[in-house]
Amino acid sequence: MLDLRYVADNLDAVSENLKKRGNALDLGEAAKLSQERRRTIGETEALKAQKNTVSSEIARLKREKLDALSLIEEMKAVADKIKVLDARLAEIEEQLAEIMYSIPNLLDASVPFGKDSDDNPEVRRSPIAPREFSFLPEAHWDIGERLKILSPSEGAKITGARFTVYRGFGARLERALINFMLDTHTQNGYTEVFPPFMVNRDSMYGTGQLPKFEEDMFAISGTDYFLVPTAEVPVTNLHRGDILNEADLTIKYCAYTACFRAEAGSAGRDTRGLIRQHQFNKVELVKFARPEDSLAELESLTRDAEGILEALKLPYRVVTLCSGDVGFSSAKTYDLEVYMPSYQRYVEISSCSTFTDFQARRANIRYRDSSGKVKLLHTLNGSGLAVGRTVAAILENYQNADGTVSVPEVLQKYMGTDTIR
RNA sequence: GGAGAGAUGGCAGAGUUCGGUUGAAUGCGCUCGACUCGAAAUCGAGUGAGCUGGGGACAGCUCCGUGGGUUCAAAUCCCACUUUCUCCGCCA
Repeated sequence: MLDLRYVADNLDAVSENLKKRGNALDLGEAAKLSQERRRTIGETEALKAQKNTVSSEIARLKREKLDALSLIEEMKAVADKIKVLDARLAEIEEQLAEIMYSIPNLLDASVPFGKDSDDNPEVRRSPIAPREFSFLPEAHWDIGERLKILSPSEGAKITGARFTVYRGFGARLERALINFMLDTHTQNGYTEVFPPFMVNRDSMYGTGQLPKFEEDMFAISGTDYFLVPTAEVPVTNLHRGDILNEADLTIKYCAYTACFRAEAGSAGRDTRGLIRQHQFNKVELVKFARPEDSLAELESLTRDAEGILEALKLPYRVVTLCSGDVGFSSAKTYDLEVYMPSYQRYVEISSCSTFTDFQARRANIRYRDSSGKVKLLHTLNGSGLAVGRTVAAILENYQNADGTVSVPEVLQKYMGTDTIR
């Protein structure tokens, strides 16, 4: 959520910035409501001040056993007026909230202009280039079925489409990656967190999944809980409502969770393999930073995520999301894309963003600076990494002519083998 | 799932019986100052957040788990919910 005051005072600059995302928004209504809100607050507060003064006068009269009846009668009318104005104010604030919740974050000045993912400029590439195969490489879904380590049909049988059962070394590889990633990140100063896989509505609002993206979420019927679409939600909300100490910033967390996404609107896309599942595993990095550190922290967070791909010796590249491709809550995003031979292109495996104070304002996450002032902080997060896609990338990039798959060196101790056959 | 007891400021903890001078006693913590060569102890002063108005000093409003209600007036009364603890039941 943006700062209402800032929006109302800088209508042109804000709509100019939002226009780069490709969706024109009319902020006039918000500005109008904001004015009406302030005016109504002024009116009610004057009445409330009067009521408070007279009420203590009534208290005094009562104590002195004097007659207060006429004042009480008078205040009845004032109380009624206040009730009406308060109801009107609640109405205004509800409308205002609806508008404010629907406005995306302002883009950082460094975000390049562009229409969609085709316009995302490349920042850098891994030292390792995509491999030249001396044989016809298989897609990971074919490798998975042939080696009997991935079973989409069993997933479909016990649950449905876009669910996969991992078996044997497939299951072991998934687990090895989770452990390897967490081990690496904790060594880099991230505190490991293992949160619930379900969160309440307030948490979903806090990080911006609600109210706009409810149809992408799985809700638990009979409760007001949602399955987490990413660990970002529970981990960021760890500090919802908190005032943190500046000395404790930057706070760095890493967390493994399963992630659940309805993938509404993705029918027909990536139907084979592990790329787009309703349930997948992910290790997430989350930071709480001072505003002045946020861009630098985004760089280091991106590097930390890249470290996993580097250690796994996978070919990848980093792109900056252009203005038309940046997510709703983000001010700036780097995507890490791993080369996927089956797609013959780079495929997103991590998304690293700074949300500036957008989530912090919604979730009310603040810190006290050295002068004692309370300020909103900045939240950041990035995948480090999406585990299922990493399995897919390893299977495809490490496949051998004889049909086996080599195990990346750093994973061998976790796997207990150097080859999946 | 059943019964009972709680939820108050950074923490501990009064106040809730009998609604009014309580944004909230007291203690601890923290900040600044005094004392000291320095520190501890001691003494003094200060120490929540948000919103509205104002250039500012400041003034007003709101907040005692959350949301409603009663009342001129609610931390205090009523209702619902959430959550913590204790006991019972059930259970990996």
